[in-house]
Amino acid sequence: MSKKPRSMTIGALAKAANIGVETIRYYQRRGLVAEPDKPYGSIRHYDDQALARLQFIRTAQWLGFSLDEIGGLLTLQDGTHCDEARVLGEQKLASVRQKISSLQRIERALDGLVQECCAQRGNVECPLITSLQDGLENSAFT
Amino acid sequence: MSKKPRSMTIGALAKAANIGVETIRYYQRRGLVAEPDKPYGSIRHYDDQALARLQFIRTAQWLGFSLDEIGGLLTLQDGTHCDEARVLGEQKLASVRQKISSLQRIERALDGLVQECCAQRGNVECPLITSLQDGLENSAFT
DNA sequence: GTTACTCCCGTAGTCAGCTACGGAATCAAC
DNA sequence: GTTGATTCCGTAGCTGACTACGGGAGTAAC
Repeated sequence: MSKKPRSMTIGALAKAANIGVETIRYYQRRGLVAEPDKPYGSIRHYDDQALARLQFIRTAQWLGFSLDEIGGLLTLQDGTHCDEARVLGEQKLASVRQKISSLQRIERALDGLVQECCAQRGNVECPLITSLQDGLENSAFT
Repeated sequence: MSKKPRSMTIGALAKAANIGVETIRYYQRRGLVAEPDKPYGSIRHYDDQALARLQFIRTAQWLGFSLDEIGGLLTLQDGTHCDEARVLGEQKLASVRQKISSLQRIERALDGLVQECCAQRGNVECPLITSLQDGLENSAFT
């Protein structure tokens, strides 16, 4: 089930992904999404996989990955380059785990802030910054 | 204990935070870090709090927050604006929790990739994209 | 078969976030 | 008290990620 490979024009794809057409073309130029063959004097058509890719890109961007890094993640999942994939994958995994734990610190700090905010004002030393100033020394991530 | 408010020049601060001097000045212009008073015909000096702020900014940036958003987080922690702070804080909290869960999906996917990578090649449908294509519809976050 | 939209493709402009430059003032070492 | 590095401040340039423009070709609706 769930096999309904509908075919879209780039405009429909853009609407579905809530992205501008120009942005999709830009991603194609960057090699992040494939440009399907043009049916000989006609127009290109895209499927749900392309849509999924776009959504992945947007989310990954929102999570702080650059387009280059996202490209790395995508070639990872493309199956080829097996040997490098494992190494790169492990690096990314470490980076992702760091991000998670940093975000969890922020989460706790924000939660504390929201709870106590108005309760005890004048408390100048806030947990937000404190939660991230040490133990991170954000090392070189790829 | 841990009260050693050492005083640094902007150069020392930059080195301590592993940031360029120009970048710090840029953050000052943006209002993200304060510009301490200049001791009358002399040079500005910075303390550990400034350093903490810079580290917070860098980490938050790495986590995908824009400088504007970071400014929002920082005014949150500054204690004033209590009423708006709670609302803004709750919004940020929701956004942070979304990020955490998205990253956890990526983490699981990457972990799977690294485990199985070479084991079963030819498996075209990879978990990475699949893990993020649905259930996110990344709504309007501030 | 004409009108109105959409696609294609290349090039140019925009915005955020730095990064570099230049010239005067300040400081640190000798 | 001179030399060499830093600070200060304004302004200009750069990179990543879009976003807009323009003109010709394809397509859909009437």
